[in-house]
Amino acid sequence: MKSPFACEARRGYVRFPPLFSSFLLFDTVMSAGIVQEQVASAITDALLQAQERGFLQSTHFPQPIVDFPKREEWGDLSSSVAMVIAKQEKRPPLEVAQMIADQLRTSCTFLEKISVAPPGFLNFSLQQDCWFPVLEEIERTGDLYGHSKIGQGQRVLLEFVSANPTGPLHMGHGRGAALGEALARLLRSAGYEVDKEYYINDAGRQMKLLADSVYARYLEMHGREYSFPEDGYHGDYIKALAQAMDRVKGMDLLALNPEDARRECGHWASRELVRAIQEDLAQFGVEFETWYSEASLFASGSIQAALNDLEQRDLVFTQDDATWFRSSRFQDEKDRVVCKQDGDYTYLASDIAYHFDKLRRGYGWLINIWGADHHGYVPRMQAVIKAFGYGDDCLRVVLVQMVRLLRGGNKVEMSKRAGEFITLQDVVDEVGADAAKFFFLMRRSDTHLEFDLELAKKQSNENPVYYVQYAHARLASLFRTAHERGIRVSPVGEAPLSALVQPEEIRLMKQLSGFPGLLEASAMALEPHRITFYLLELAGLLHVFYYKHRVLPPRVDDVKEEEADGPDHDGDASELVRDVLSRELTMARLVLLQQVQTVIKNGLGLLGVSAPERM
RNA sequence: GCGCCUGUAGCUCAGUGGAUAGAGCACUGGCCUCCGGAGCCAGGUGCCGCAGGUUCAAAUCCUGCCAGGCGCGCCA
Repeated sequence: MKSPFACEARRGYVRFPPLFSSFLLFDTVMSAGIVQEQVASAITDALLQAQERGFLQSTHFPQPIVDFPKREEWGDLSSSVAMVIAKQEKRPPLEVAQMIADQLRTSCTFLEKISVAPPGFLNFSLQQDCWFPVLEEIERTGDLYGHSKIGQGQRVLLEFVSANPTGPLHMGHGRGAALGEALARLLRSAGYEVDKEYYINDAGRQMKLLADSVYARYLEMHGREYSFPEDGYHGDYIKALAQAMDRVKGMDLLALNPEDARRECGHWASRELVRAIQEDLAQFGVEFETWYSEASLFASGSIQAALNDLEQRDLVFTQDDATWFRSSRFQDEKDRVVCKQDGDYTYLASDIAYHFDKLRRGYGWLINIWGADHHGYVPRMQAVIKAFGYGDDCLRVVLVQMVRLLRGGNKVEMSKRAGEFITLQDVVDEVGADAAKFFFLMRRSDTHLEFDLELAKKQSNENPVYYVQYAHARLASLFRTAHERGIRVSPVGEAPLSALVQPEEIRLMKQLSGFPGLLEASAMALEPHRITFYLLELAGLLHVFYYKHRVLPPRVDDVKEEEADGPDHDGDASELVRDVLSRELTMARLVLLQQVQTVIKNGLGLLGVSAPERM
């Protein structure tokens, strides 16, 4: 197989000529697949040559952006570079584009057609074999196709879910969990070293309420007088906890004084609930490296230590019998209390100590995933980071909006007060972890999400999860059949790829080539939902291809039947199978589809969704 | 009152400086002798909430307004 840049592809990322690399490397986050990079590199060469010949005045050029054009008839790839540099050249964009096109025509051989379109686009048609290195790249890198090193091994602490251990996880937590898991995988794929952490809010008022609630139920069980706390937790799980406690402790608690008994109940309940949360998350396919206890911050004196640190720099002061953090020095709208008049710390005090600890553990980048109702808290937290001497880009807070649960288009009413709500576990039981995750990741995190249980369960093409998973299973089935018939899938390098000329085949290769760029962009934007959209597109392209073209030759029996039927029976159905299915074509298509399957699998893997061999 | 988020096709949502703004669903009608029909094809919709501004270029950036959601605690 011959290809204009097969050898670069084998080395991995295309290198720029050393001569030019010095100015190409700043302000660039090199993205995109090898084909886009190749074209970008050719444009850069052309710009420099044009400059040498006096056609361009500029001494510095931006990294040319090479994209897929919105319409296929405009070409395979396009660039807006002429419009970008038109200003510094003080010439009309069309003229600059024309000049670059002329230069490229003389210097670049693999661009089949270069055209210029208003207001200044450069459009390129590539020789079909330009896409073949993509297939080699996928085969060579396998599970790692699309991964990059832009993170340069930087350590990231990704904190998410972090629900109070006062009850089971609900849908909102599920969305956060799916997002966090996907982000961790995505950032790892981009070369970051990510740790996932769950911050257990096992201190403070909520825990006290939990303890009181369980204790009240315990007393109730034993027919004692009890007072259920105002704002206490009413769910049935509280009674279940009291009963479980009773099974272990029996009447023991009745002998204790109420204060100790309450404390005992609180410890017991929070431990049990944390364990239940861990189980729910494990079943959902979300695991954490660390479970960090808020209470441990109190026990170790970390809170006082962190506040002392700030106080030494006059960032903490006392007023009206309370202790304050000078967050207004760091663009927060006012100062905030960290220690109340009654001597208790506020939750901000714990968060100060917690985030101080995160930074001291050597993480260069902190990401917190929070419910959107906490957005007012963000400036305060940024102030904390800045107070410890770090830049505000050091902490990124991703806000997750609410989930509206539907069943067949009708809203599912939930009342937390009455203890009637659908938990994450309920949803996972009903629709499965894969569907739940995929649905959570189908929308940008800062928009409301409608989650229809009926749709998520449906085994039809209306259900996006199945649409993508089916594509993978369908290919798996194809390879099984090929194997049964003794048809081997050859390595890419040995396949007759030049047989791939159909538009549906080229489209697949183009889509595959865009995967690395997609991953980098999604990672930098912290937006895994882009991957779901990409996968839906890729699956769609596959299904179209698969409907229109055959891969394996008909069985011998079928051929005989066809011959028996005579040549004139094929009317309109013939266009579906009219390719002359040579041995080469079968081989080439198998190789192509193998890479499609790899990318679907990789993409689903980043979402934490399985890629089934059978469905 | 102040702040943040959202406003794009009937519905749910992509698109966040580039060309004629897209997809799925819903609706209608087609397509299985054949590698998985859990699939495919064909039909048409938009003052991109409104009004200004910046730009060669705005759904995208800035300002103001309107609507919805959420915050604004010595609660978490």
